[in-house]
Amino acid sequence: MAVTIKDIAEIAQVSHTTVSRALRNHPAIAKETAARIQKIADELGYVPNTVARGLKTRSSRVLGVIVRRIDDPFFGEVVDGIEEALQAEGYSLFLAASHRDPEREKGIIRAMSEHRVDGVIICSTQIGVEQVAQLQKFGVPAVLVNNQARETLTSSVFHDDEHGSYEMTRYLIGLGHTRIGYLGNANAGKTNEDRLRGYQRALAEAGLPVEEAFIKAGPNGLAEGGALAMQDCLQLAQRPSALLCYNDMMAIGAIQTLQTAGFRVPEDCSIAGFDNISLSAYVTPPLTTFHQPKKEIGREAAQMMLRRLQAQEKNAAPEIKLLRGKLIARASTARVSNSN
Amino acid sequence: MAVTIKDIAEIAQVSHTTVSRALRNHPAIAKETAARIQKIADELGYVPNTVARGLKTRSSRVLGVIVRRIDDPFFGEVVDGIEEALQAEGYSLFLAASHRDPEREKGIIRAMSEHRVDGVIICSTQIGVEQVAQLQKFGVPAVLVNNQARETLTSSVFHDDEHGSYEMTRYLIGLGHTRIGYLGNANAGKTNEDRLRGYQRALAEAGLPVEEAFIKAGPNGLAEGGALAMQDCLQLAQRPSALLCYNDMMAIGAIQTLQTAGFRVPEDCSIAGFDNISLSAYVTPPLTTFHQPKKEIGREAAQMMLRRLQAQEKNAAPEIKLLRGKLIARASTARVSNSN
DNA sequence: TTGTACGCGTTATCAA
DNA sequence: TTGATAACGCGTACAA
Repeated sequence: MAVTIKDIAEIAQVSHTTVSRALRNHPAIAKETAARIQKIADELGYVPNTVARGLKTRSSRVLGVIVRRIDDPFFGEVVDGIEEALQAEGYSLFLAASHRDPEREKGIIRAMSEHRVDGVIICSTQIGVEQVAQLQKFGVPAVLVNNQARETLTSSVFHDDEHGSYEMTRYLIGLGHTRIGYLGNANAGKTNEDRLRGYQRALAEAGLPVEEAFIKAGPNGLAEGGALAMQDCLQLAQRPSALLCYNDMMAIGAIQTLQTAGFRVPEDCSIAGFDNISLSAYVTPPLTTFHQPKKEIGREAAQMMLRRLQAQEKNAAPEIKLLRGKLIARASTARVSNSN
Repeated sequence: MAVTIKDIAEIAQVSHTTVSRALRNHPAIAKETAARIQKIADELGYVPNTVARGLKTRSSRVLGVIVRRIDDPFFGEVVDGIEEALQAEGYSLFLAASHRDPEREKGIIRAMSEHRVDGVIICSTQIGVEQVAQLQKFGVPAVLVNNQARETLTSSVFHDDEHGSYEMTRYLIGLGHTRIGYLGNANAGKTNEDRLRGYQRALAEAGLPVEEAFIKAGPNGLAEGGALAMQDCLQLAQRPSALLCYNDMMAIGAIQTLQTAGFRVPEDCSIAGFDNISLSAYVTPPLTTFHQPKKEIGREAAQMMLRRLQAQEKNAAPEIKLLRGKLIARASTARVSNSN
């Protein structure tokens, strides 16, 4: 049976109230009393019961984090950043995977509410809106990361996707490409739109036409989705000489499809990814991509949540933070060749 | 303020005891009373407080999971399996990353003890032994996954690494290779030893000599470690025609080094990885590797823990489970060629 | 079938 | 500077 402050109180011949105070450095406790109690606590191997404390203080010092999958190459790093920031502040982390299943999401929100988490960080869900409402009804603050919904009614952290694809498109233009395509993800919402917009803006600014035929979309953001979109692309009579992909996995799928069809990357077609997942440096050819500062995004989300918890005013205006990444040039893109 | 069973009791004109029972389908409650109370609870949006419940029942229905890094390609999948099994049983999951820092590990163990988790699953640490002792002192059961320590004093789940590398080596022998090397990881303990042993056993059984010169080791299990070990290998006058690597990341590093040095994989040298991390299918050439059933390992660890929690006898003998994976043949290995 | 009274381990209020 | 007492929300032995 675990040691409690009452056990310590008995040995120290004081009240358990005094023990409670001594262990938390309450100012109104004599130094020597505190030291004596502290010593006894150490000897007994006392470990405070945060469950009981939470019941009284109405704060658990636990934050919930919801992701789609735990082994997601993107959000894995984000969660790493979250965890780092929370651990530094003495918070613990409940992690749960929704697997894009609304029922499961509900169950998770429910479980987290029952455990009285102090807040929830939701990483990229479509249906975040509804869940956030559920949480708000219960007074649990939420912070969203790269949320797909169009409206933004809660504190959120986003990567500046439009800026990213704008920069990437300019880079490809700088390499002499004029026929540049975009391989999107039909299953993503806001993110895909933002990336498409940045691409279009860069083309327009450079005086290049936005060819509708060069804008394709795969059914998902996996290698498979990239492969399908690429197959679509190969049907074109006049093909683009460079392609900007929704993300790295799609770029990898696109490259495989190209190579299988007998094309060389980047000689016959330049391919650019997005996100800079760690895998992207190890494929052949290594992927040119746009680095999202994933750990930083996670840290920022965690800190935003902690700030919210500090602020007493419950209904502060939602805070929105936009972070920018940087372009990483590798070998999957090259200057346009004559044959192109 | 959250709704409590007392609020419900007042409205339903019963005692909070009755509410408590009604909400948990206690047999000794009249059906209609239960239904009435349930309805009120729903209308009020009652969410039980598991913190208070845990204080009374001395069980939190929360399990702790410790990994080195959250975005680890291997343990990410293991945790996915753990989470799936726990979610199904209504358990929640505390996740923390140790980053191989003993101080941090201590802090994590401490935090988990304070939160009164029902058990802890530790994924691959060197110093697990000490932490397990700390937990046991506190009566918190632990389950280890692919633990690196040699002694096994707690319930553990392992992948049968010796079997894996034995199978892989036999596969290479079957392709006609006779000069087969092993690129190990000097930083791993038991796992590296087991894989080395399987390799040696397969060679011995086939009547092939175990050349000490063909056994190299990198300083870590990353691409960098594989690259360094490979550089070492390239110095040899007589080189192996096939290499078994400690894991996939080292194999990738080895391949890059070979390719940079002007060798072709698999024509000039076959390379085999281990683990089958998702990345391994996307590199060029796609990696022949040994698949560890990562999700299954996670599920098994979770279920083992749940069984332990069910069993009332605290000091049951530690349970040990060995899971086997399967060989995945891809394009990084080939039949030995004449020039070799 | 339902209710009373108490305890889980901690913090907070008030009084000494 | 310290202590007695109540409270947090829930579960349960015992009584009715």
